Amino acid sequence: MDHPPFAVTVDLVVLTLRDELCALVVRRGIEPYAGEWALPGGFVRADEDLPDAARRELAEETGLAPGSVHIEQLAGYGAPGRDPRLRVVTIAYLALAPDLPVPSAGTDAAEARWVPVRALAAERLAFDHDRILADGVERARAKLEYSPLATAFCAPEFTVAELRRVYELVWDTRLDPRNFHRKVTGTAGLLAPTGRTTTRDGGRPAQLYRRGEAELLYPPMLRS
Amino acid sequence: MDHPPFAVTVDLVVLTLRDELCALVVRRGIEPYAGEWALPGGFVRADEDLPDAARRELAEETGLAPGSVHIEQLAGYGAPGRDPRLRVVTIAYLALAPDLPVPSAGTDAAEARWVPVRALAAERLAFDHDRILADGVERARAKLEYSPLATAFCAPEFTVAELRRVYELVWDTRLDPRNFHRKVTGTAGLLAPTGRTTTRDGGRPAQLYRRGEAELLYPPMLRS
DNA sequence: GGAATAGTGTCTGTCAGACAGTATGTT
DNA sequence: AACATACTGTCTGACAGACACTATTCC
Repeated sequence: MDHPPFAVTVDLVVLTLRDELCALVVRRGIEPYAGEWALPGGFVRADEDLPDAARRELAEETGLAPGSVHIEQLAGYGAPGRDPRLRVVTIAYLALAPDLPVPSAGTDAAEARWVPVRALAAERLAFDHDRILADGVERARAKLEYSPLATAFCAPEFTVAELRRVYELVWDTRLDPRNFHRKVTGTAGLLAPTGRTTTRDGGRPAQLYRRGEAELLYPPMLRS
Repeated sequence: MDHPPFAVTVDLVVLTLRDELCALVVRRGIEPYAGEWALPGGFVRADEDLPDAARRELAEETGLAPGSVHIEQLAGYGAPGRDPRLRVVTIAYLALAPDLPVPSAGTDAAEARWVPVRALAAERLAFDHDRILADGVERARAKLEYSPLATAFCAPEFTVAELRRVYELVWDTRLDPRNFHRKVTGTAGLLAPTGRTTTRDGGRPAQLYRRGEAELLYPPMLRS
């Protein structure tokens, strides 16, 4: 049996926190689906590994330095007919970033904007990107529970309140500030104290932390 | 920019419990890596969706009816040079099955065997299949905590002790039978009683259960 | 009866949820 | 001073880990 030819792309679910959880979408400049909204992404080059392609596309579409952004593979999608031109398999990546500037349009994207994921059901994206976006949001929500992923939405140095705001916005819930404080400061390896404080949230100065070395949260955060 | 041609394969991490946690490997019958051990898998056909290709390959390599096997996507792998012939992206799938008969060799596999994952470090698999296998085992171990995945290793009807044995073998740990019993019977939606009993494990007859409708375990099982 | 496994009850320590109270900034 | 936010302490209920005890089968 021979092997049919495929094209391979990477697509990006880029999430950030503005006043709520938002995802980056771009208006397509070329066919197919020209003029419609889609996830950023593009073809993998002949000599390029998949994570490299994802980071390259991210840089092209957002102008973001790769170092400051958490990026991880989400899943592969390859239904026949998902691209009308030819057989395309896409590897979707999930990227999480602190509040970003208004996105700059990339080369093959005429326009870009942040769409609140709350309005996700009302969005119609090109290809099967609705599904990919939904999978990415669900992944992010789930991983907040058992990993330090929430710190990826924060600046390098952050307060406990800022971290709590991440959980509240991503989960669309309210958490008790005092119990949250006790929990995260008591979880070994989650937070690394800097010794500095800030009053940028108002009120009494808060400790500034960096993310610790823990990769897994035991016990996990509870969505309540 | 144009899109370079790729081949797309699916590869399978098939896990089962024999006396310990085992993975299916096949001896390759064709180049490259002819004669070496690899994960079962093959090219995705021109008109085939990825999950269909995975189920087809699983049936071809194990002769298993697709209904009785849990299968889920693991990840995509596409480093340049991972196949010396041409640029290949593979979508790996994780399949979990109850104790299977000795595998029957498929069409393009000269031989097949179960390898205990405990001996994983000593195994040299073709391509990047060591890495894929390790990722699959880690996924299975992690998902036992917060999903009813352990039931996928059991026959359709099983006892609490059989379910406990799954956890003990996959996690390579010992669990207290009494606390385990209290925990799983108290988790809503995990077990559906059949009303029947069995003495196949010896001793007092045990209730037989089917898996319940729960997709997520709250609270999760703890690896202790 | 003895051995083996199934299942229940009880105690104890830990931790999450609730919330009172104190500390330290800004205005 | 009033206010806002940071942080600590305390109570309570739920649950995990430990393990004694009872139940029901096979030999």
